[in-house]
Amino acid sequence: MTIKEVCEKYDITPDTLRYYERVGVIPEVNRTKGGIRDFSEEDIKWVENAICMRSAGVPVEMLIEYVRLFQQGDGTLEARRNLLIEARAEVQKQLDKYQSTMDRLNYKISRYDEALKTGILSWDDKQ
Amino acid sequence: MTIKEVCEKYDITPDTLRYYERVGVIPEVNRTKGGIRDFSEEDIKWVENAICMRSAGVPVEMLIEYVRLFQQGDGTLEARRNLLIEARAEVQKQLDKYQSTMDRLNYKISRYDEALKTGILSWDDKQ
DNA sequence: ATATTACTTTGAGTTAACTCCAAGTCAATA
DNA sequence: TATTGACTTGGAGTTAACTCAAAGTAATAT
Repeated sequence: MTIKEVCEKYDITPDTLRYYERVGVIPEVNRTKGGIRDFSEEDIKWVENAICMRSAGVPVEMLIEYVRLFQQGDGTLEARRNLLIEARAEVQKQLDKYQSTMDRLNYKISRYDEALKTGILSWDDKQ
Repeated sequence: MTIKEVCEKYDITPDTLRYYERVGVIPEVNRTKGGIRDFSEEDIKWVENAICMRSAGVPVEMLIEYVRLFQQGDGTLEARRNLLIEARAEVQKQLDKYQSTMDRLNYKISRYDEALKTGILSWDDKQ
C-alpha cells in the first residue's frame, strides 16, 4: 500500500505519516527497491494504532517509547504493559473531564432552549 | 478573591488567568482601587466555566466568541445556544474517540496480562 | 525519450495555548 | 520610612505536534 492510499484510508496527510516514521511513532516502513514506502499489513496496524492513540491525546513521546520497547523483544513485555496502563490512566482522566464538560454543556443548552421557548431567563441562564 | 486564591482553588497559574482575561476567555475582572484583581463570585463562575471547557478542548476562540455574545445582551441568546451546540458536537466526537481508545487499551492490556501470566504470546499481543 | 506527477529527504516554519520576563506599582510589615 | 513581596503590564519565548518548502529522484503517461 502506498503512502497516498494509507493517507486516504485514515484521512491524514503524507507529511504526518512521514513524521510518525521519522520520530519513531511507528517502526520503519517497508520500501520498494526505489526507496518508496510500501506499507505492509503490519505497518498499517501500527499506523492505525498510532492514529487511535493520538486522537485520545496519548503523547507522541509515549508512542515512541512503546515502539522502542517493542523492538527490543519479549524482555520488555512488562515495561510495555506498564506504559499502556499509564496511558490508560491518562485517557480515563481526560474521558472523565470530557464527560463532565458534556454534562455542563447539556445543562446550559437546556437552559437556553427553555429561555428561547418561554422568553424567560432564569438566573442560571446568566453566563 | 485574589488571583492567587483563585489559582490555588483551580490549580492553574496566574499567568493563565491573566491570559484568559486579556484575550477575553473571561470578561474583565473586578479590581481594587489599586488596580489589583478582586474576583467576584460571578468572575469565579466564568473562570470555572473556562477551565471546564478548556479541559475538554473547546478552543479559546470559541470561548472568546461566547463571552463577546454574552456581553451584547439578550439579543444573542440564540447565537449563544448555537455556539454551545457546536461545542457539544465537538466534545461528543472527542469523547467517542477517547472511548474507543480506552477499549483498545483495555484489550491490549488484557493481552499483556495474559502473556505475562501464561508466558504465551498470542498473535494479537504483537504490537 | 520526455514530460509530468508522485515520491524522497532534510530542515525550517506554523499554530494554539500558554508561559516567562522585565520593568514598574502597590501593600504590608519591621 | 524602608524594605519585602505580591501584584501589574506589554511583549517575547516556549512547547508539542505537526506542516510546509526546496531540491532531488523515481515512476508513469504520451
